[in-house]
Amino acid sequence: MVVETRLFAQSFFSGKLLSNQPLAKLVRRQYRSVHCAMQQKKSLMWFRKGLRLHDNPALLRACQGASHVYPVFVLDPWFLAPDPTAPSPGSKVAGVNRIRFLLQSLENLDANLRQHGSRLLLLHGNPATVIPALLTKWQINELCYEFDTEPYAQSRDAEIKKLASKSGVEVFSPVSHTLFNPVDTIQKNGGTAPLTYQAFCKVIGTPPAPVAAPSQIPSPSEDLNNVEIVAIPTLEDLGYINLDEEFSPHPGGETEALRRLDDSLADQKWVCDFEKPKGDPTAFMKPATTVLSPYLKFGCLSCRLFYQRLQAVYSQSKKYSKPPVSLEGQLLWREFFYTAGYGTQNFDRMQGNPICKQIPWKDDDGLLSAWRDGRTGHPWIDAAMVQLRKWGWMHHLARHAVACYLTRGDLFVYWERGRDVFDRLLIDSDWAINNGNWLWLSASAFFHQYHRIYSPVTFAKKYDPDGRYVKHFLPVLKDMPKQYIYEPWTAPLAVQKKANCIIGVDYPRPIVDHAIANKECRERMGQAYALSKEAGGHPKQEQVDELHDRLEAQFPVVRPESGNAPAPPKRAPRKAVKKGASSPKEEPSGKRQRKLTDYKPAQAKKK
DNA sequence: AGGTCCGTTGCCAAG
DNA sequence: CCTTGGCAACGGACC
Repeated sequence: MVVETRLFAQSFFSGKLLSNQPLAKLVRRQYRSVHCAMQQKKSLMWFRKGLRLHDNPALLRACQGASHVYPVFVLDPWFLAPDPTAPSPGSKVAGVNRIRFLLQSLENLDANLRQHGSRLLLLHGNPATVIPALLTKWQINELCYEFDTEPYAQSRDAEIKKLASKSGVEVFSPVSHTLFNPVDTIQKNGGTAPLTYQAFCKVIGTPPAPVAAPSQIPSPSEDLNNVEIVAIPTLEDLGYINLDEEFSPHPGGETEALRRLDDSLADQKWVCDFEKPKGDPTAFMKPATTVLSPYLKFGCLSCRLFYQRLQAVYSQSKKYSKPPVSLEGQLLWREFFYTAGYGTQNFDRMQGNPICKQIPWKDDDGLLSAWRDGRTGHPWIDAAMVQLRKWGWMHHLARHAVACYLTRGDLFVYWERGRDVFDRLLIDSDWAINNGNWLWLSASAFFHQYHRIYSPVTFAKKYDPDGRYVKHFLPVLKDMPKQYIYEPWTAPLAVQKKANCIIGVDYPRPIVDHAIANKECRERMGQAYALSKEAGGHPKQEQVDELHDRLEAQFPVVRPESGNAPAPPKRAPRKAVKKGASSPKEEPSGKRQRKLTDYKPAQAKKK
């Protein structure tokens, strides 16, 4: 009784609650929560990310004082259903590797729950309708789930929270996917997300320690009130058949995550010497990084545990690398992008994004699909894209190289198109980090030195002069002599014949001449930046469109008539709104310039 | 205001 | 093999 009065008094004097809610409702809610605490609550632990038992504050809370805990995951067909029109196996939004990673993670979560006498309850459907229905069916008192900052999750969770609260269900959604709460960081920084890493590091402080795993997990009731629970499907169950491609060598799950963490941290010298930019992007049998990113993305591994274990290793050593290049620095980059993503309007778009440079990119499906499908004719770029499709993973610097190539380096295609490809195919694709890095690489935000362009020829050669990486992922080039491996179009025809790889037949000619293309890209970037400056940082859409037309006239694109050239481009949608001010068919006045895409490289380079 | 320094990961030639 | 400096030259932070 004393407790009840105190709770009531608290609510009574916190004016905000009282002003919006009828008194009777308030009393009822307070009564119910006290009543339940005495009777032992029933909690629903809703898993989305955070697919783990360790350092899971939502799960811990769900177990505290509960008679029954219902661990639920909702399988959404939107994520899982095969899309036959997609360019590679998978659903509309996720490649088959990421789907597999999720299924493996769920299997492992179920197994780990079973070790505690519980189990994972799997349901089909849209969480927005499934979860509220379960609250009623199972007479749930408390709904627990991990806080998620993505816009899609934010709106979904807000809706469900509203429904839950309306029916008197307590909602507990702690921050445990990130080291820091982006809300706090933004507040500490004066209301906006820090735009430089240094500024970010100045405000964050020290992250909280992980919480303990629950000592016991009360099992769900035997009687599920006719709710249909489904078994964890296999890929075949979902309709993915005849998958004969090379698979991701990185299996999902908390157990594998913790094993990998132990593995990575066991080599103390490696951990203390780690400097991200020095890694070898062509190392694929033994990657140059931890490959813990997919486990962090799905929450099979807690970033707070990773951070704590990392500090333990550092404390054993007199000297160790520091952010931004160290392993700790990598965890902080993750936080940096989560904060920027949470604090920036339209973070995943160019238009309406206040931190994004407005650049007249091309909306060219031909160039995009050549890049996506690994037929640009630049073996390093194509091999990396094949690794992405087959494994769902590539080294950070390989991502840089292909992202630079698609956008400001060579093809000048919209970064959002490349972002979509990564988002679908990477097993670690993460909304904030993926968008943040595409903004970075396209020199749209955070990074602006657009003259620094990765060479599709020399960059990988530094690490892998023999072209082992290229030959593995592009077997068509496996017999190409190494001196031509990054530029096979320069091999004499006799050499091509001997290698069973005729350029233009068995493997494409390059779709652009890098030397010409990157010069043109820099010119385009320069004009876009100049326009931005002129317009006080925020040029109008019409001005950007106008610049687009001007640049298209300055650098007309003429397609080769035959060969492996990509399909002709579709007009950019935004051009449709424009009334025909300039015709794309018109040849520009003056002398005909050498074109970006009608490049015919020399057949032989004598050595 | 304007100058200076710096920024996770460029390229190339020279030493 | 490695490192170093020239190249060309951006925005943002800070004084």
